[in-house]
Formats: sequence, structure tokens, C-alpha cells
Amino acid sequence: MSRKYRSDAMAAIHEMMEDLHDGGVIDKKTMRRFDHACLTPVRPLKPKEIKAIREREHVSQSVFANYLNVTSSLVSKWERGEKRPSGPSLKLLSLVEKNGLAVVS
Amino acid sequence: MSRKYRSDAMAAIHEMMEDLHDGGVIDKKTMRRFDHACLTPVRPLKPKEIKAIREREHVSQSVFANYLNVTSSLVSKWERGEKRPSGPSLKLLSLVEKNGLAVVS
DNA sequence: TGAATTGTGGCACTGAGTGCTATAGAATAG
DNA sequence: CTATTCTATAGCACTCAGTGCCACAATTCA
Repeated sequence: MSRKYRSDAMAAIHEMMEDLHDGGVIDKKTMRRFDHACLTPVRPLKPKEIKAIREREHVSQSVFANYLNVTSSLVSKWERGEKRPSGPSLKLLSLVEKNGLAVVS
Repeated sequence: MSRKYRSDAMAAIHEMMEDLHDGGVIDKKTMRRFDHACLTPVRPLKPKEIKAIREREHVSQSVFANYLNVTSSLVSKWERGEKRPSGPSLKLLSLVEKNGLAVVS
């Protein structure tokens, strides 16, 4: 419950910030700083970490790949260190790591 | 509220399915079919659609890029049709389109 | 037994994504 | 008013992520 509460609170704060921004109370610069500070940090993930995330979710590479909209071939390569996820892929993996597979359903 | 309720319900159902799977009640094949049917469909997005999504969230290309963990340069190219998002990027954009920027915070 | 799933492995290819720079207009600060 | 910052577009070169294909062995299920 605490996790859900936290994200709901964040969503509420965000909405408030957006309203303030729409009303011209705060500028985009402030908005930008705020957003940047709020984002879930995205750190590079090691092959074993990726495999650990997937196994914690009790899914095969194939199912995992479907959730992330990538090929199962790629998931295999991530976990063996043949390819390293970057940019959008890292973001998705970080989201799953923090919030579980449900957030990308 | 209805949106939150829906995702919570889905999360609960998923947990139940996982428990069933752990208990050996259902097999991985069934799990796979279930997951595939549950996923948010990811359709290719047109440049204008991407721009519409971002503007609906009241953020600049730069802020939007930070959320998705890509460069602002790339967001610009998406919106002008110079590059087309694919795989993980499309998944992220679809998530934002359906659930708002909060889900990738 | 036969059929399907899972994971590894390899190979070639395309283009997504990065990084840099420059530009111009709009907004903000001082 | 001026100086600075943010905004978005634009171009260019480059790397390697991601795709698609195949084959293989081990496992699981009908």
C-alpha cells in the first residue's frame, strides 16, 4: 500500500505543479528542475541484475520480452552481456525493477 | 479514480495468476497466453501523435526526453518524422499515452 | 512418441539513438 | 533595454542496439 500511496501522492503533486504552471505561477525552468529531481534514477544494469529482475517476476525471456516490446533474442543477449540496454530500454528495466512488471502492462 | 482502480485490479489478478503458477496450478504456456492477452497493445505512432502526447502532458521536448531517458534531439526527430520510435521507445510512449507521464516517474 | 517451450549461440543487417554544433525566436532575468 | 536562458529545428557523423533469421540442446507436455 505504501508504494501505491507514494505514487498517488506524486501524481497529485505533479498535477498541482502543472496547474501552477498553467496559471503562470511558475515558469518552465522551474518545472524542468522539478521534473528532473523527481525522476527515478536510471543506472546501467549488469547482465546478472537483468536476469534477477526477470526471474523475480517469474516469467520466461519470451514473456519478459513481450512486456518490454523487444525480441526474446535481445533479452537473452542482455542477460549474457552480449548487448547492453541503453536509453529507453534501461528506463523500462528500471521501472520494472522498482515497480514490478505490472507498471508496463 | 477509475483508471487507478483498473490497474490495481489488473495487478491483483496478475499476482493471483503468479500464485497459481507458483503452486503448479497453471503452466507457463497458459501464463504466456495470459500475459500476451493482457499487454497494452503497442501500435506505431505518427509524429503528430507523439507531439500531441507530449503537449497533453504540458512538458517541453527536453523534459519529455528526460522522462523517457532519451535525448531531446531524438524527441525532436520523432515529432518531425526524421526518426521513428521502435521497440522499447514505442512501449514507453504507449504507456505515457495510456497512463500519463506519472507512470514513468 | 511427437510437439512445443526455453535458453544459448551465431551472423548479417538496418536504422535508432547519441553527440555535437549552429541557428533563431521567445521568454525571463537584471 | 540588454543579457541570458530556454525552446525547437536542423544537419552531420558515428556507434551499436535491436531485429530477424537460423540451428541446437534440454525440458516439458500431450
